[in-house]
Amino acid sequence: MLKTYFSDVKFNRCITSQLIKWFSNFREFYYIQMEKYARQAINDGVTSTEELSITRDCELYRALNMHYNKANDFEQVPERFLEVAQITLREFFNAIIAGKDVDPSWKKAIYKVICKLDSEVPEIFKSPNCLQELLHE
DNA sequence: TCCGTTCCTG
DNA sequence: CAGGAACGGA
Repeated sequence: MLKTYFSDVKFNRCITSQLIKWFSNFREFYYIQMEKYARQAINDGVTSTEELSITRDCELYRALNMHYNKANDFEQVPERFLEVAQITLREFFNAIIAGKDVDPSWKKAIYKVICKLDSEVPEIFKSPNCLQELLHE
C-alpha cells in the first residue's frame, strides 16, 4: 500500500526494503521514547503505573507528535493512539521496575503485547488522494 | 530462504 | 534517518 504513494518509483527488492526500513524506524522511535520516559518516571520517583497517563499535553505526547506530526497535519490524533501509548509506557515501566531489563531480550515480551494492539490503516489513507483529502478537512 | 523488525551505530 | 548485523516467523 505504501508503494501506491510513490507512483513514480519502480520498486525492486532493494528499493522496497528501503521503504520498509524507513517506516520501521518510526516504530523503533516509538519504543525508544517509551523506554526513555519509563525510566525517567522511575527516576522521578513514580512507583505505580496509576501515576502514568498519556495526555495531549504531556511531555511524551509532545515528543511523539513532534516526530510523527511536526506540521500538525493531523489535528485530531486518534484516542486509540493515546490508549496504546499509555499501555506501552506502563508495560515498560513495570518491566523495568521488576528488573526484567537485565535480560538482553526483555523487550520482546512487550513487543509481543503491543503489536497485537496495532490499529488497522484508516480508510482515508487507502485513497491515492488522501493527502489532499486530509488537508481539506 | 525471504522478509519484517529490532539493535547498534553514525 | 540510513546502513548493516542479527533474529525470528512464514
